[in-house]
Amino acid sequence: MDHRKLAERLLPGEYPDLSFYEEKYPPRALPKGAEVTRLAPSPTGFIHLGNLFVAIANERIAHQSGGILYLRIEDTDLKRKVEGAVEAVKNALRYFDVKFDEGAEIGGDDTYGPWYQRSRAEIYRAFAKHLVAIGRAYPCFCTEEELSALREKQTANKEITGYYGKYAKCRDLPEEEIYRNLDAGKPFVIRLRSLGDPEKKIRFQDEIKGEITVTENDQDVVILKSDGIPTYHFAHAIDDHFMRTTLVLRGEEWLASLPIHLELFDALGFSRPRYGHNCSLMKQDGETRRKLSKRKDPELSLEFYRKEGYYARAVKVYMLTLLNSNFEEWYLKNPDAPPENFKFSANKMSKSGTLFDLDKLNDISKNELSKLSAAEMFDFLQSWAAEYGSEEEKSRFADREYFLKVLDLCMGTSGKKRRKDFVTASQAMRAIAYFFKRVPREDEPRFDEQTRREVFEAFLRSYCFADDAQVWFSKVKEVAGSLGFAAEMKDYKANPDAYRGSVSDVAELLRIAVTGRANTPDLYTIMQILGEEETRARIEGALS
RNA sequence: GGCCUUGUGGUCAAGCGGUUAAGACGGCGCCCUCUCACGGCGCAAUCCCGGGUUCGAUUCCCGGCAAGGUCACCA
Repeated sequence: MDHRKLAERLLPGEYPDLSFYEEKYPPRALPKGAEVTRLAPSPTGFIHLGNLFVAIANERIAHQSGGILYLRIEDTDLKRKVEGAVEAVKNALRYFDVKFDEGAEIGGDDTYGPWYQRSRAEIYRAFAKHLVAIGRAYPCFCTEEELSALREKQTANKEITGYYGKYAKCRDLPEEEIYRNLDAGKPFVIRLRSLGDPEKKIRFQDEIKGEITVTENDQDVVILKSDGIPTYHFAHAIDDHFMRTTLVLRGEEWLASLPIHLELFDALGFSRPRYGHNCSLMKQDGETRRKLSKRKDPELSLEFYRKEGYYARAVKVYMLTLLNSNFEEWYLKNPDAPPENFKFSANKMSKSGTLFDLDKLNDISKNELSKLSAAEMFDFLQSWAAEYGSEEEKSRFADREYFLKVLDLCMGTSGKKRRKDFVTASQAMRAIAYFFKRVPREDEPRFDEQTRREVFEAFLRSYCFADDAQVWFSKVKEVAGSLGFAAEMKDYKANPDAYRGSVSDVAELLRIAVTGRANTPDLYTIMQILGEEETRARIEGALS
């Protein structure tokens, strides 16, 4: 069999000598230890938390080592292509602080491009041709029907499915038959001629999982599809070699095809990159858990977090705590340090699937937001509202001074103790709504109409806007005392039956009248912010 | 089913031959307190199972079991 002749027939035309590519994409001039990592999504435009999870790990490893993170688009399957997807992915990741140095639509150094696999057809074909020419690849004329029939037969016989060994029908087709098929214009794919033995185990050092055992590949996998476009596996080997990736950090779902990739790198004569396979983010699904999926979990799309108004840094911090087991402890000790200062390491990444925990994210969000100044919070809320807020919410930002007073109170920015009332932008906007409009009562008063009337009238009689907090509160106590409520909590606790209630009950009635809720920050300050007129109006309104 | 990976409280997890088995989230209780939030204190709750090895196994070995991943001209 003349392999060179076959190669020429299969992939006719002049292709550059292979050394041309080695020179065109030389090893990167980077300091020792610098890692080149990448993100290689297919352009569906849909990106969820699981993608962000790996993205952050890749970003940290590249940038903390003084290396490069690039974005490659795996658009070899046109069925998956969605318009505007690359922009969407880029924007979503940028919001969460994942910045690329090079890649599709990034505008960095283009030496190692093009970044869309469809634009790299020539390179793949040159190497496919080479593999055919050296006898490591061959054309396969099997139809989809034949292949699925084969699969069914194998399944029925409880054999391993696939195109391998004795089942690789086209592997050793007589030369005349190959050319007869070609002459007849039969469509074909190009398959790798695997030399692997599935009985042989390979020990492999995974950057995350440590030492793992894999079986040699013996599948004659398709490397070039009938339309001349490479499969993922083939494109991966060529791209990660020529883009000079040092560490392929990807989801665990790729572990099963690692043997294929290993054989491909070897067949092509490329040195292998290091690999790290990280566990996927799981979701509780009834009794069991499963990895996050695009189809089933739209609520875990990144868009969901932006809509809710999660603070980007909080999401990042949460991802980091899941990603590196010692991050949380470090962050607890260095609460004010930028998370980027943490020394991230691949081997500290979790080996088992992690359940996503919204409670934990919410807790981190509270803490992160409580670190902001009132002005920073204002900016954050405003930019969120601009995109996702209602008209009424957007209008609240007109009076900046007023808004800042509200935030100052609700965040405790001028007090000794910080409050942690805010979790997300949308929740914060709801929580402060009563400062901007009269809201429907959320909590029901626990005393009857008559009692409330007495309390409100007594309060209104003595209320004076100019009072300071202490005087204000002593007046509330007086109101309480005069109506049979205990003015001092201690008295009430000592003898609850002697009173109708306590000052706290009186305060609660006033609080509900003014804000619609039983729980708010300091009532005195709320009244000061609302102003005398509005305060009186609300209490009077509660009487009718 | 084959192959691979992983099994420490409800969740994320530290520990990897001898520990009262850290810590965080959540839950519960108490304190602080005009309510809430903050803060402080405390409680409940964990080493998948069975065999070895060992004076001693959560930790090492073997075997189960369970969960997850994967078996395409998708990535």
